[in-house]
Amino acid sequence: MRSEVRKRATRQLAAVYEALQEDRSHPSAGEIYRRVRKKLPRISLGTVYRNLQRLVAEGKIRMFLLGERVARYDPMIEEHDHFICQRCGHIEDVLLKRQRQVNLAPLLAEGITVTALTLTIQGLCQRCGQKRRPVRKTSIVGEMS
Amino acid sequence: MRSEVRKRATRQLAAVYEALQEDRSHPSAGEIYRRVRKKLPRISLGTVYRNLQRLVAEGKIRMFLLGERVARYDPMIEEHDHFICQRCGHIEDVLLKRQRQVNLAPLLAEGITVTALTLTIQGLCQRCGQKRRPVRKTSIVGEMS
DNA sequence: TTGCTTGCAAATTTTTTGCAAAAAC
DNA sequence: GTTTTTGCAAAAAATTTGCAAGCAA
Repeated sequence: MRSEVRKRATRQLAAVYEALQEDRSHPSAGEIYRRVRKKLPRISLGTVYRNLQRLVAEGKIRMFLLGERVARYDPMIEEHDHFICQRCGHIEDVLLKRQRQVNLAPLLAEGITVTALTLTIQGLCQRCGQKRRPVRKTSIVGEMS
Repeated sequence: MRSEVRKRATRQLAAVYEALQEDRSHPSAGEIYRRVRKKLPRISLGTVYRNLQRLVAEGKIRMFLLGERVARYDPMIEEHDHFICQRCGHIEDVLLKRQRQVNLAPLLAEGITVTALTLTIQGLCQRCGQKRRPVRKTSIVGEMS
């Protein structure tokens, strides 16, 4: 059982990490690949995937899945949630953390260890909402889900 | 301007829907396929996918993605959230509805229409919490808090 | 009859993996 | 020098799609 695997710092790993630091648009692996290739034209997509996995495992970046089948990545900035427009697919960071109050007592009582909470908000962004019907601004607050 | 498309009731659609009503284990499309095939041996996987999409679009079932890249489905029972164990992948329904209060005012002020909120809780189930080495190669969670 | 839906298979899309060569340490 | 990481290509895994034939209305 090898417990000490020495990780090595490579320029590919650094490039993937840096690309994400500069990009708050929740890129997918393919988008990161395209971006990194500008600096390292010979990097392969497989390497991008391997480095993304490693960074996630090391807790340096965040991976999440929404309604699509592609994984998206975030730099490890402050904790935040995601809004996704179900019409145009636009994803936006949402900062509701301080307003969020979740009582985890029932889970903890079951012996569950909680490491992360992710709130995903689905709906229509302003632009898409106007193409349909008038936006109801009342009555949704605080009651859903 | 295309007139209304008349949806037809088929036994394949019904079988997919019914399979999900009897199954609270968050099955994937492949699992539903295997299950439905016991009743309709000639149903194809493509048909299962098409009917699942239709049911989601009609709001009759729910689709969600967690740490894997396979989509999972739920019957449209009462609103609930999901806990996923990052070690063994076990998914469990969580009912925290009444205890939760989310202030959506900031979003509504932006003109966003909210249609659904989904809370995903990641961590370790009781059994896995007592062990050590992670089993899953990739998890959505890094080292948060 | 009309035209939505199915079965089948092939095609897509996204991610993973095997392996020899290159790079880190 | 030894061990990890890379690039490349092929393989997997999951989902989607084209089309002729099959059914529901």
